[in-house]
Amino acid sequence: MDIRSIQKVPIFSKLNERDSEQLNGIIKVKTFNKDEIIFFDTEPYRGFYFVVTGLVKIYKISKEGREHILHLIEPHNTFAEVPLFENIDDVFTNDFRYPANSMALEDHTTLGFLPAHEFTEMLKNNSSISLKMLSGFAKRLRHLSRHIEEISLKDVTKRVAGFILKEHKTQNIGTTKNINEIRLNISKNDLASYLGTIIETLSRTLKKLQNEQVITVEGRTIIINDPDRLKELSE
Amino acid sequence: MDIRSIQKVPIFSKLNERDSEQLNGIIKVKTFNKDEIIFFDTEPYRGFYFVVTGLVKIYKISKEGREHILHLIEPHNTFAEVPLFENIDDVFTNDFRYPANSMALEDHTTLGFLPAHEFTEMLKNNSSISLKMLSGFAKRLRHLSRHIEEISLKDVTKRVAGFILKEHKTQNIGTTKNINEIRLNISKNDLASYLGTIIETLSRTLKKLQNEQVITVEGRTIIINDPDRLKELSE
DNA sequence: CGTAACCTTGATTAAGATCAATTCTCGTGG
DNA sequence: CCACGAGAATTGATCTTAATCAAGGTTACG
Repeated sequence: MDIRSIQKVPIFSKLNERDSEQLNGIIKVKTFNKDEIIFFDTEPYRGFYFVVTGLVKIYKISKEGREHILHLIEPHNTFAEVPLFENIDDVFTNDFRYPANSMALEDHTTLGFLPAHEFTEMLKNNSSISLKMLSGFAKRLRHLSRHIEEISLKDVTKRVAGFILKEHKTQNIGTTKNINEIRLNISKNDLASYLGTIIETLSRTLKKLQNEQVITVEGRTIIINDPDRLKELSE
Repeated sequence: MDIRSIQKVPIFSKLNERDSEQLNGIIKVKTFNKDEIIFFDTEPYRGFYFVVTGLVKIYKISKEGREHILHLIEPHNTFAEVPLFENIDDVFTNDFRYPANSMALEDHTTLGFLPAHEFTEMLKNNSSISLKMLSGFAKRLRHLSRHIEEISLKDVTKRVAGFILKEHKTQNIGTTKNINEIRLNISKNDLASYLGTIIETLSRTLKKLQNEQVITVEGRTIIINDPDRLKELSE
């Protein structure tokens, strides 16, 4: 794997030449097409991943078959590292499983895979990695707390409005001119699942916002007509 | 503070004499009565806490005033450490806030408080602490994922059944004989808020389970009459 | 024994899920 | 270039769950 792809992963940034090379020796590259499963939550834990290109969803499924997306993982981010640390002594003795299911959402999704035991060995000599992982975990904890707040305290309209605003913010990072539109990189179905609802309800909610002239929906593009009102609606 | 209270906190266990003493010098003891606020989510971040005795809730409140409890923190556990690591370089420059609200649920709730900057200094010379914190964060991430799964994919009956079973399991750790009852250490109101519902709905749900002879509710004691059925109901 | 906090119960409402039927969109092959 | 078909999205009608509103009952504790 190109060493620059590794260095773009926050927890591996600023590693010295030697460590980067060692890491590169551990990493296995895996490629998935759209809708291919990366792991199930029933599988024994083998190691964690980072996204090089493409998009990955982490999700749970209820007995009745309803899906809820916990995370969408974009390039340079890791996933499934949590079990590594849950009970650091017996990851290997106990039959640890993956905490959720994982699926590629785009064709040619390329991942780096780090086997648990090799990586754990490397950690021992690299306390800088664990500090960066702490930072990564902290961000994720914050994200999950917000997520709970959203789905437990806000109705679907607020969640949709909030999502559009958040997405607008992140998509405009680095750009100077403020384009008032966002582009969804996931299907409406996946978006609904991420927002803790179903596609019909999402569709109706977008329609309602459109009727109120707050946004305009054109396929996977959403134009924000009235940012202030959208902010009000998201609370 | 009694040094043994410190050593019972997982992230501080197995520290040597010198480090424990140093830590003890940093810790400020604070005591709260029932319903007293420990911090609001609007407050600038100053540091984190651990519970010595008592009980603490971490919660969010919606604009409409509805509350949702994210965590209940029991003795020996830490809370509000997350912001320490979110952006490790600028905890102090940026105006970081506490991630949620926090309130004592019992009289004489005693907490240890660790100011952010003193603790961060100490971390630099103690990589063993950061590994233990990683483990603590991992557990909490797992907990929050489950929580999301619960409230987004399960109805109230399943959540209540699941809660009773989980509580029964944890309350029976260490005991040999298997007592078929649990004792709530929080009000029904708080339990409802923790389960993502309201007290009326919780009351009805417990009544329903009682009518079906699955449990018997006597104030804050719940007797499990039919564990198998309860498990079925929780899925 | 009085009162406040806590809890239960009932009636009603509202949000969103479910079920069902179209319609739209876009890639593929003729 | 068009027609077809499959998957994605929309729309409508109905149903279910749980929230809300309101009133009354229980418990604990000074």
